[in-house]
Amino acid sequence: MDDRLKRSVGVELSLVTVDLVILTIREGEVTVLLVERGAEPFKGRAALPGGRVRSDETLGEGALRELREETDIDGTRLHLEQLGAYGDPGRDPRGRVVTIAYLALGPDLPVPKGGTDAAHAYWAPVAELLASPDTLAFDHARVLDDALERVRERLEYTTVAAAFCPEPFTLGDLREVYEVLWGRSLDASNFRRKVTRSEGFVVDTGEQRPQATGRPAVLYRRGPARLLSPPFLRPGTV
Amino acid sequence: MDDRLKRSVGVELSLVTVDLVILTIREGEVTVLLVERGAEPFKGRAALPGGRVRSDETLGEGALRELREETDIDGTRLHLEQLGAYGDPGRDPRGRVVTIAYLALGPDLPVPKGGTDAAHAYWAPVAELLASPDTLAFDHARVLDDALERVRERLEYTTVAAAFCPEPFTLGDLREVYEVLWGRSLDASNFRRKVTRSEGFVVDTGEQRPQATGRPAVLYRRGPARLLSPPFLRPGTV
DNA sequence: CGAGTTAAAGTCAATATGACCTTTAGGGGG
DNA sequence: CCCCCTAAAGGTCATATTGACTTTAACTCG
Repeated sequence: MDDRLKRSVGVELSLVTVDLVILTIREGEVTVLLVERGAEPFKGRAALPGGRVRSDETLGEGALRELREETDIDGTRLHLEQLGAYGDPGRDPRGRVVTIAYLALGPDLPVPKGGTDAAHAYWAPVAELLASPDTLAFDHARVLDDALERVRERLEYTTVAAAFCPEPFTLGDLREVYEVLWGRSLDASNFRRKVTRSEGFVVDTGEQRPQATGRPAVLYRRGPARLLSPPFLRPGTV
Repeated sequence: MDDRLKRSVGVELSLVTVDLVILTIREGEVTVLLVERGAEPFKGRAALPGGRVRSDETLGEGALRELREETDIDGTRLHLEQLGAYGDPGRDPRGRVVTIAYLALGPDLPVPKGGTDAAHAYWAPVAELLASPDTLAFDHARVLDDALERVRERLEYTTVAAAFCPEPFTLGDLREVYEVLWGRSLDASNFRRKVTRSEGFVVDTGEQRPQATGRPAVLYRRGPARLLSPPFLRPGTV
């Protein structure tokens, strides 16, 4: 840091971190990647992966670096967006720490392992975490809650649901993303109509995937469209 | 700041500020409240009002405090929401400074004046600022750009447009908010239908306001609804 | 082959939208 | 006082979208 900065502001400095809410869907549940904290405060507790931002990187770069270091995930293939800043005094017992939360969405990823920092990373179902918020360190339960609501909204207005599906995927796979995140079942026929008539949402590969039972499903890839217009509103919001 | 924090993190500390994008509509133009910077860096340049976050306040409280100190505006009656964090290295020549930008929306407010910090605050049309982005200090042109896009989107999905209108207001007043921010004219009749049939968007006061010319307009107040469902999509987005 | 299952496709009424037209209620000028 | 202008308010209609529902297709298993 520039010396002038330190002189000019005295003690009014803060620790700035990035935290990641990495969501995926596993076995019909929304799951988030957590790490077991190896240091105080909250040593041994579950927390969102994250860490200090370095002075020579952007916030987004810091998020990608922490993603790699703490979870051994290559974030370039994930959907990554800034969720917001959390800086309530008292959210960290060490003093003022402002964290910039990032939201990362991806298909069911290999559970990270190995001798790195990522050794203590694991997937946890969000439903249980939100039911007992004190499980998580800091204000991470609130961050997770905000992230979940953000994702649910994103499904309405964007095509980001496809980011949860390994390609190629069926429309049933895609529908499950909506159903799991919105917590309600959707009419398969209307869902199909909506998705296939939204230009650029999905692209037909021409291939099929045999199902365990029933008619084979056509396989799709993600299309170029990122916005969904008109949006696909959650039933019951009205 | 806690001594432990200072020891534990060494020099990896940042200055954290809040900046405010305060938007209103004046004479058919979107305008933003700017201040002339009184100190380096960018001394004398136009900038968004803002300043350091204190260690004993939340980010939102800091935003409200800066609003009061720098512009003498009582923010409790404004719509205030967090826009996002900006922390690119190099955005401040002093070193790493992370700013949390807040978006504030309100009716045409009295131009702040007097002997306070607010003496150098003034309204500026955003169109010109975005046309020559170097007018603004730091990365404030980008923040302003993001804020404007956020507002345009908010108009689609929320009832926040009413926050721009001093109460009571006419549907013509409200329509002007949309027209100015979206940069296009709307069909008055369809607009009326959409707003009046959206439950809780506006409430009829029973009063009327004579127009300069034409039939008097019914006066409304803001209703309790905050979300607009179904949304009011910008024409041409499709 | 027939039952069971899921994908895919079609039907239809209700709702929302965009474009456009008509009526209403004022003001100002002649 | 009457006519014209203006903007608000209200109505019409074709089209698009949605939700609920039915029908057909394609496969597996027994």
